[in-house]
Amino acid sequence: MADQTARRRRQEERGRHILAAARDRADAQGWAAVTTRHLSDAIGYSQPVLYSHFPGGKAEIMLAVALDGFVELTRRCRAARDGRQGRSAIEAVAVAYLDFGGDHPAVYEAMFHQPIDTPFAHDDTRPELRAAFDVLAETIGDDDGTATEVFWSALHGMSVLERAGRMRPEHRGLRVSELGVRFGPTPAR
Amino acid sequence: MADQTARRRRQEERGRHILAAARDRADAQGWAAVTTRHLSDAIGYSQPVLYSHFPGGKAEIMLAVALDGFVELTRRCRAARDGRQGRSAIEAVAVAYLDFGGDHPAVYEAMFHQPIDTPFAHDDTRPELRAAFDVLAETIGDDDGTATEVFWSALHGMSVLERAGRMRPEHRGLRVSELGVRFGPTPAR
DNA sequence: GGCCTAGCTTAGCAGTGCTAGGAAATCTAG
DNA sequence: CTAGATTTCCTAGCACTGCTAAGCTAGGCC
Repeated sequence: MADQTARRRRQEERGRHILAAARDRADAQGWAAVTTRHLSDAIGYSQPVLYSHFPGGKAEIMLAVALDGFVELTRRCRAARDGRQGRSAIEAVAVAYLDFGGDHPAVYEAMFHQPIDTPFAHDDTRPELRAAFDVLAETIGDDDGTATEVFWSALHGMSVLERAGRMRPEHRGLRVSELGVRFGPTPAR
Repeated sequence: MADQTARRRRQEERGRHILAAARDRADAQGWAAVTTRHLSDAIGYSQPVLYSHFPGGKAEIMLAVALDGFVELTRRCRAARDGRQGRSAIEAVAVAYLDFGGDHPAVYEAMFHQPIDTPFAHDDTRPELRAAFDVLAETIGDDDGTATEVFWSALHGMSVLERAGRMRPEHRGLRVSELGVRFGPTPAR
């Protein structure tokens, strides 16, 4: 009985180990460098063990990394917004969002390159995604969802294009305040 | 002499053949389905022939497809904007941009997933990219480049997220007019 | 004729994700 | 403590990938 739970715990531990190894390697060298052989080496077991944890193979591992990523992204954005309002909140969230993409490029890639069904602004969306969407919606004070979709688009596009070397790095600050202006409350009304 | 040019022409013809085969297959089944074996089958030659045209292999082929894509995207956006101004122009360009991504998902992916050095708003950028950037800058009446970078970010993010199934498809029109509002000239001033 | 140079193909390498089959370790009884 | 059952794991290998070295074969040139 006690062994049962101990075994289960070790299994879960190993599952997390796999995900951590995949995430770290991917962030450092890209997803192409994350091979089943390397991954199994990293955890000290042979390849088939990976499939007992993630029957879907590499794709399922990437998906799991992606979902964890949404949780972390949400946490960071929420913390950044804490206590702020209006443009200040928008800019803080934007910076937090972009920083996350910079810190974990491969995790970010998995989060959006993977098809994870359902739109963000939907009722039956994975809770991890829904939570992330809600933070953005609250930040720009949108209850319909359309403005949030556009805001998210801008953030996502900027994140990707920054890392693809398509944006001028030294203009990051200008872009962020531009976001604050375009999506913030109109000052005179 | 005549043979020389005739041979050269056939070579170029075959090069275009390769690119067309790669583009079509990729748009239909994704880049993973574009293998050197299939590609060489499609053009009726063996694999090494591909490398005489594109020494860089698959990566160089994707890059060539991407650059062609920028030309086509620019053409479409310019045509859409033709004769329009302000919000109307922005919305028309946005629709053209998003439609391009929908029509050629894999080409679009190659255009942005590939690292093609240099930012858009730079002097020594590949002319294909620079031209595309300029169309967007003109559309929103930006001469600094920052607003254009943000506008492009929004378009790019929206394009990607639409195809990843993260945006509500039926709200496409709303998102486009939202773009017009956020990036258009302020009506009252 | 003999030679040389393109243009092309065959065959193969090292690496990928993934899996069938059997070995080994562990648990469950008698 | 032993014997059987079950879980856990590894070895070996498949089909596929991008890519390349080596050689074959046709054409032009002396």
